[in-house]
Amino acid sequence: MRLSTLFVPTRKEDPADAEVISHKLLLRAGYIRMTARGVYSFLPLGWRSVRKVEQIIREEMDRAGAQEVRMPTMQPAELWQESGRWAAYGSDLFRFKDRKSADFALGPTHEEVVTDIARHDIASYKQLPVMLYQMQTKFRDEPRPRFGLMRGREFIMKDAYSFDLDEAGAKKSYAIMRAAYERIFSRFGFEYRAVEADTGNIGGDLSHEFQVLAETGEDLIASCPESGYAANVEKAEIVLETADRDPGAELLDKEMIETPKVRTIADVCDFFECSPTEVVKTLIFIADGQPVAVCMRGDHTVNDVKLKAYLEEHTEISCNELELASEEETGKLTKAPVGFAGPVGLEFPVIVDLSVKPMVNFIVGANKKNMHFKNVNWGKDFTPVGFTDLRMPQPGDICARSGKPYEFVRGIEVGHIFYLGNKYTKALNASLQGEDGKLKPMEMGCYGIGVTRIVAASVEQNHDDNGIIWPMAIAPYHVVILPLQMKNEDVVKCAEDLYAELQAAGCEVLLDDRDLRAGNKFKDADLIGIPLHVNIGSRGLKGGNVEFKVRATGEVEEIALDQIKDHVLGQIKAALNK
RNA sequence: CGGGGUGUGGCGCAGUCUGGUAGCGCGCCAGUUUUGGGUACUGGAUGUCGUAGGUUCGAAUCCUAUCACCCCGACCA
Repeated sequence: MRLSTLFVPTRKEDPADAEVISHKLLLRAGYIRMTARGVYSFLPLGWRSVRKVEQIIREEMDRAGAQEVRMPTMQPAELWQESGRWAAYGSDLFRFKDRKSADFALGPTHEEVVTDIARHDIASYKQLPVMLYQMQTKFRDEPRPRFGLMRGREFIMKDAYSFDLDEAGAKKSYAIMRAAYERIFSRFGFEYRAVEADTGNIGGDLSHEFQVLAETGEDLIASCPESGYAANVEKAEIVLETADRDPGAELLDKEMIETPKVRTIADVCDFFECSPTEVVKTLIFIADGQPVAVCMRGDHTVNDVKLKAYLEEHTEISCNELELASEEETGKLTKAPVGFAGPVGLEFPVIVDLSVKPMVNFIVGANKKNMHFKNVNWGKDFTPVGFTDLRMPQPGDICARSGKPYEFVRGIEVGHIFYLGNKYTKALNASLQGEDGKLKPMEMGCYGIGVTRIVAASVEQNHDDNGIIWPMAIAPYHVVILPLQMKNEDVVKCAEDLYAELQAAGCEVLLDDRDLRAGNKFKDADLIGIPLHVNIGSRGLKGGNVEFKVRATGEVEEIALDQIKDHVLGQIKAALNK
């Protein structure tokens, strides 16, 4: 392709409304443009990279025995009502009506549709396992799309679904997919971790996330260098506080103290000249409309995944949706502005984190404006409905497997695999007879990869001050030829010849035939991140040489004109086979 | 949804406080110049100042409403 005709609107300056590096560079380098909030158009280079990503995934899915299909973007409400998710999915689901007022959704995921296909057309266990996948545009009306391609409302996902007769078969399918995922993310050249994860709304009880390590990642991963165990912090198992309250401790009488404008834990610590570990914070949650208070040590954060699990397993409180109470709700429920909530005198259940259990004479909000209590003790001043582990692991926490401290790193979730069990096959009645003649719902797994997110994640992990540095596998073109003096006929001819030769050899090559100064060409070539550059200038040509530059390292080599073609082809081949 | 911020030629911004002829840099067009890390110069085109109301002799500027985008939080296979 000639740069004189390629539509690549590059910009010198960072766009004003982009924050993270991948968003800035993909805009600047002319890969994407925003069409609406969280909705992007892919320009020619961007679309080529997307298709590269799709192709690698496709190859590995096929190799794993999955078969490509294409399910519809628009899905009838009936299927979602059958699975129960029409109500449960909430406002993330884009909904619309057809001309007859029938309800539809733009698919955020395809468990319902694929299960519908499976129940009609998988007739016997002898056909199993069946693994289907697709490349699909997904729609999720995210409350907060951000960071360009990282979290959009419309994005491309590869989603795969496996059907097996029993758990053993499903777990085998899961293992096959997991191995395929490892190959895929290696081929993209990612530094990544497969981590244990919470299964969230999609259900099931076995799940791994594939996290590309990057500081801008939205997820926090706890990993143990000792045991090799790694998990999303929401899921990471830590050594729990087991200490009980010292039976000999003197439980003082609580005392109300006026604490004007003392709202945050930091304020409280300043005011009382104490450490956050001596303060108990009280958070008000709403579980399906019902208030619940949670007491945590001042330096800890609530893990709502754990809270939800506890409520479901150990209380009568139903908890399809769990959210932190709004400022207004908190105000009503505690009869005090936010910042003064405490467990004393609340008329709804109070659940206490295990690490509060050994604490005595601690400080809490008094549920009264500008007031805190000191010397509060559980059992004496309030009665918890239970103690349980509710906290998010944090630096200093110990891995439950090795007894060594966790390391914490940030990650971008680019893939997520789930063993689903029969959640959907049961709801949609996708059952088969086994060898024993008994009818049972099939066992399912689902496996996602964020295709467009991978493009962003790759830029996050591979860039420098001059722009993007694509790994060969994702680069829209492998090599760019830069004739440095367009007025010099020898230079132009040499560039044209090499361009033709490389094209003939099947190479994905760009020729910067624009009548621009060398500096402009260098800047653009660096910005758009083509892995290999061939600079052809009058200077080198006198000695029969051209320059070969590797974008990633910046290394420049003089190569004889008659060897450059083979050199380029060899480098590309080596990079792709890595 | 709560909090904060920003909307001014294609892009990046100043001007708004204190109302009085809409500016700068980049880009674009024409030309000269230069030619291996975003050349220099000359000339030129491009704006209902996000939108709608209001106040005023007069509004980018003040007031009200509304929309869009960005950030933090809530949320999130």
